[in-house]
Amino acid sequence: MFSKISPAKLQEEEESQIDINSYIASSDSFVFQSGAGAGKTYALVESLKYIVNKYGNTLFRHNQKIMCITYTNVAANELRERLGASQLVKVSTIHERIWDLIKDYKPQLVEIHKVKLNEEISLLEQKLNRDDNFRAYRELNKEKKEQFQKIMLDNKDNFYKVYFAKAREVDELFGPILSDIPNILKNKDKFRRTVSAIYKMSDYEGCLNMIENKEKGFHQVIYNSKYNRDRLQKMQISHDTLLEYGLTLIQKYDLVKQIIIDQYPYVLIDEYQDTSKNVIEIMSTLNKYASEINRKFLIGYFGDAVQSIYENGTGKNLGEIHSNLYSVIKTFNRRSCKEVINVTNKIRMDSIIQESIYDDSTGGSVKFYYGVRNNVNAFINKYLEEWNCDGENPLDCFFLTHRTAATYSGFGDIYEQLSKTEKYKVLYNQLTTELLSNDITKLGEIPRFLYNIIHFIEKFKSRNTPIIQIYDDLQFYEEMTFVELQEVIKLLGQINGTTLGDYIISISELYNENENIKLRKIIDNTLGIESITYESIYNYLLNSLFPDIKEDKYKNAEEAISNLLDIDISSYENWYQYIQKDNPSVKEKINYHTYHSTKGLEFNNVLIIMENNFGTQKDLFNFYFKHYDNEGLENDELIKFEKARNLLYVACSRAIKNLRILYLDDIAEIKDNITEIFGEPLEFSEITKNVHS
DNA sequence: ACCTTGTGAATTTTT
DNA sequence: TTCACAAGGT
Repeated sequence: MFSKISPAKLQEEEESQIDINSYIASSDSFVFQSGAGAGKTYALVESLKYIVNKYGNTLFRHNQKIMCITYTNVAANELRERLGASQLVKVSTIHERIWDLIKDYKPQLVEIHKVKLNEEISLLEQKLNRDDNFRAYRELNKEKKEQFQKIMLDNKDNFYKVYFAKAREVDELFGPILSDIPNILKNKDKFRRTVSAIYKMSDYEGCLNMIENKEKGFHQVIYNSKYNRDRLQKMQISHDTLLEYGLTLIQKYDLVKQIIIDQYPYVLIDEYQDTSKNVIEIMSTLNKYASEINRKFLIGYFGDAVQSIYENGTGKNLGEIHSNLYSVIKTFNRRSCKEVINVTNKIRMDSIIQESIYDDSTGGSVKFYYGVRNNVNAFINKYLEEWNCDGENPLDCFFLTHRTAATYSGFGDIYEQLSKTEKYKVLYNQLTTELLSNDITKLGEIPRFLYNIIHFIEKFKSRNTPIIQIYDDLQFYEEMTFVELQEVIKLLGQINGTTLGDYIISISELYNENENIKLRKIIDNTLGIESITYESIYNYLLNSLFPDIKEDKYKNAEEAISNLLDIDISSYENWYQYIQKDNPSVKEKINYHTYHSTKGLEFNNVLIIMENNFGTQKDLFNFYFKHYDNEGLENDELIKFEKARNLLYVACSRAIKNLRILYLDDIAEIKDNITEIFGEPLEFSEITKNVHS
């Protein structure tokens, strides 16, 4: 399999690159589209090399660069590695590049910021005048409104004190203060929203004043990539607003356009379907201006509209925003076997019909099963056995949500317990980022702490870890000689237990009952907290996960922490492996992913566990299968259809050889269309010998 | 009949 | 953060 390529096909493949090169040579902006596994990144790299080889000298003489934009930092690093060191090519994410291009236009950005502040203020005013939440406020006369505003601005501390409190407490605190305006307190939720809106308006107005008075810190706008939200009143903008300001600046000032065009005559954008529409708008504006002033300027988009799986992405709207692009389409597939390609072609159903570049591409298999949730484990086990999976030939299993992936990876209990803590109840969205991010620098405080402990245990418990690697790892914590190392390893070998709590007790005993200074330093550096006893760690967890806890809730909090500590250490190990799965040195026989997180990756053996519902979106895949042949969908229904299709396409096209799907819902209505795509669906049911299960 | 309150359950990813 | 729902109040 995958060994024979006919010269004719190779030549045809080369021709698509020749097409791209000719557009580059004539400075005609283009879009390169191809399905999954076609070698998009390869084409991007080849294009960059072509530009460097052909125009490198000229670019160098004029101090010009090639701009290359990727979707993520990970992709940027990967591309830099593939390209090798190059002075001419600037690879970065779009945010990094845009900020670099606009950050020096300080007064101009402040002007744009003022406009934004005023817009936001009038938006808030509009809401106060229309939205049902603000009716009680709206019905006050002007005098009462001002009185209310003044009272609330004077009582900011009090307001936030009862922000999450029950209705009765809010009444007790604000009832007497607001006795003149009793109606405003009737509905506490609406009261909260009203007051928040008033605070925000006053913050923005304050900011405008500070700018006007040229106060310190108010003469420039800052892009803060660490926050996901704007803090306009502090002159800080976040990701989306950065692109918005960038676009406005470029639209407004011809000089800015000209400087960018002169500095970067070539721009290549990877995964264009996921970048925001504002980015395409920026590029389109630059392109138009370049032709107006007769400058050579080229933009190359690389991507695939059907692989657009994020809502804010450009998706299939590229041509509407950036018109007159030349199009290059590549239909060869270098990844998957014929059986998989047949299926993914039927899912796409557009003009890109893929064909393997290999003459010997048969030998894989695709099957569609339906069954019930209780049989998911049996399904996974069946294929672990059937395909002889091990670390070298792993099984990769996809779930729609992190929560289910966590459950089947064997650490659902950690997810469950953490989601019940006060911290993650308030910041529900934060839990997946802080617990499950593949980028360990993004772990939250407590997940980071847990990670350190598990990382530490994993290193020294695993007898397979070569001593030299342990040595390297320990050097990271504390430098020592080989003799010292042996002593430390011997002591660390004493750590044991079945639950996390056991391990913490074991570690703290070792720490407190031992004179070995090196060992104590290693433990100190690992845990990074003041005092190392079971009680202090317990309190650390309690205070971090239940900040500002009230007395009546103390019992619940203590119980939650105890539950967390009582979880078996193997759960924590499973979690540790889950977030390390992209680390090539970690080889598991089975890996779990969400559909989304597999984008850009490929695996030999793929199992897709498919539920019909996805969050608030009910009836997602059933809807897709039901309307598979239907061309007449419009608006919301079309969006829903494409969402399901794109997700299914991305998931299925990851498979190199073997693909299995287990659909966990009724297929009666959709059987014919499933057969059309995947062949006859098979029922999966396990006959369990154990009567009790 | 309508409104208010409290509660529980749900969410992919990146900058 | 947003929805859905049940319980209780007006």
